[in-house]
Amino acid sequence: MTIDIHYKPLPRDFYGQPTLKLAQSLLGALLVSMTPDGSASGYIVETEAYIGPHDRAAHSYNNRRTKRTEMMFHRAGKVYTFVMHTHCLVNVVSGKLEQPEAVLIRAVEPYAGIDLMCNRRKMPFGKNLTNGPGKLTKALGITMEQYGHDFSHPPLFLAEGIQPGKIFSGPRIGIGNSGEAKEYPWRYWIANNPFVSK
DNA sequence: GGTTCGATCCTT
DNA sequence: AGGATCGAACCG
Repeated sequence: MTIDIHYKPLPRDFYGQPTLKLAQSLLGALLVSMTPDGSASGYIVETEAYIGPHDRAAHSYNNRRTKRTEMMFHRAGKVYTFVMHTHCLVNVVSGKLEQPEAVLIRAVEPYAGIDLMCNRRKMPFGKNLTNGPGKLTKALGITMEQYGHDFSHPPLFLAEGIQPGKIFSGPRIGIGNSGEAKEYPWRYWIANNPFVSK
């Protein structure tokens, strides 16, 4: 498996940023997925930070360490995938070792391999192709097989992308029963980008 | 081994 | 606004 010449994988120390900063730095980065069916990629346009153990909305709240959350305790840059309502969602592990933090990738803007993405999603090109965390994983062919992989190299990696322009932030989505954490403005998105989920 | 519940998506 | 749908977590 080789890396296309124009992809510049992000350096390892990129992932060492504090989680809230990483969630913003990820905006504009290129998420690249290579599978036997082909390669596809998209610019990240929306993220959410989860900072266990004090974040009630995080799977790792109260240092909950299970088969599912185990990867959140590993080193920054690892792939944390989990299944939600039949959809696979993908996170970038962040924070220091043994500190269970991660950034959820909520939406991307398709860049390459668009035909492949349309085939996987069984729909024509449009914002609905990748404007949600479960949609983009299906479009890019990301599954639980990537759990524990490292974003620094193929077949699933992050590469230098575009400058995001203006960044907005606000409360996270779909975390109703998490008390005060519900209002933390830990969701970030590129202003006016049509592929943002809401 | 049964029960509960989503970091969602899609269609009214 | 509501149903689909299924694995993980939790409780026993």
